[in-house]
Amino acid sequence: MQLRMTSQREVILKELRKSCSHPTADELYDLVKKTLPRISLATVYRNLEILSEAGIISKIEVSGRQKRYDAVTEPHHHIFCVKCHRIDNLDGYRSEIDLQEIIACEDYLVTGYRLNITGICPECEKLEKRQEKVQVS
Amino acid sequence: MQLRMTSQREVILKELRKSCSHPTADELYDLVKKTLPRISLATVYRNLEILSEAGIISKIEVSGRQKRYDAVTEPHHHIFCVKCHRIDNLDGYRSEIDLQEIIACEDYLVTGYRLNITGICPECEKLEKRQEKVQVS
DNA sequence: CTCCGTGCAAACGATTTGCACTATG
DNA sequence: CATAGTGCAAATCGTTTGCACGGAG
Repeated sequence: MQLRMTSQREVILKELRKSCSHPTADELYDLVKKTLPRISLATVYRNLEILSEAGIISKIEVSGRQKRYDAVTEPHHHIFCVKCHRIDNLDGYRSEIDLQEIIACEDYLVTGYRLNITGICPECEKLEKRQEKVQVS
Repeated sequence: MQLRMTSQREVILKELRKSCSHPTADELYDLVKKTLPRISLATVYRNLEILSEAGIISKIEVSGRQKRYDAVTEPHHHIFCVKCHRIDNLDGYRSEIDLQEIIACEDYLVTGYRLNITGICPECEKLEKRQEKVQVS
C-alpha cells in the first residue's frame, strides 16, 4: 500500500510543520479548515496516523489525554505542563543528559520527570517475527 | 475535605501495591472485583484520582490511550512498548542519566526516547497565584 | 448525625470505522 | 481504471458525572 499525496494530506503536513506547539488533531483540524473548509476531522486523524506510521511525523502520547503531533522526528526532549497540558521543547539534545542543567534553564516549576524510552518488548518482538514468517509463506 | 478509609479504597491500594505492571483502571477493577464483587468501575476511577491527587500513588503520564497507575511515587524511569503499551521499570535511578548505559541493559529493541519533565508552566503559575489571592480575600 | 464515598446509568470527549463516493497515480 | 483516500454519521472506548443511597468517623 503506497502513499498518495492528496491536497488534504499536503495541507495537514504544511500546517503541522508551521506550528511549533505540538498541536492536537482538532487544533490541526481548525487550522486546515481555513484552507480546506470541507475537510473532515476523521481525515485529519487518518492522515496523522498514516504519516506517523510512515515516520514522516511523530505522535506524542500522553496517557489518557489527547494525542499531540510533532513535525520533528529527530529525538528531542519535552517538558509539559500538568495543569494546561501544553508541551514545550527543551533546547538541544544530548545523549548524556544532565538533569540539573536542563531543569535549571527552564521557566517551569518542575514537579517531576520520567525518562521514557520507547521500544518493542521481547514478547512483541517474538510476535512480530512470527507474523513476518506467516506473510512470507 | 479529608480522606476516609473505605474497604474499596483499601483493596484498590493493596492491589496496586501488589502489582508491578503499572495497571490500568480496568485491569485494577478486575483484580479488585475478586475481593469486592459489587464494586463499580467508577469507584476505581474516583479512588485512583483521589489517591494520586493526595500523592499516595502516581499517574503515569506517558503511554497509550489508557491511563496507568503506579504505587511508587519516588521518581524513577520507565521503558514502554510501542506495540502492546506495557510499561516496565528501569532499575535504579540516577540524576545523571547515561542513556547508552540504560539502553544497553534492557531486553527491549529500543526505538527512541523522550525525557519528560513535568511541571507547571509560567502561565499556569501566574494563574494559580491569582486564584490563591481570591481564596484568601 | 454529617458528609464523604458508593453503585448505577447516563453523559461525555477523543478517536475509529463502515459506507458510498472521489480522485490520485 | 484500480484502489488509496475522503466526508459523513454512527459506533466505540476510556473516563467522568448526577443522583439517591450507604457507611465511616
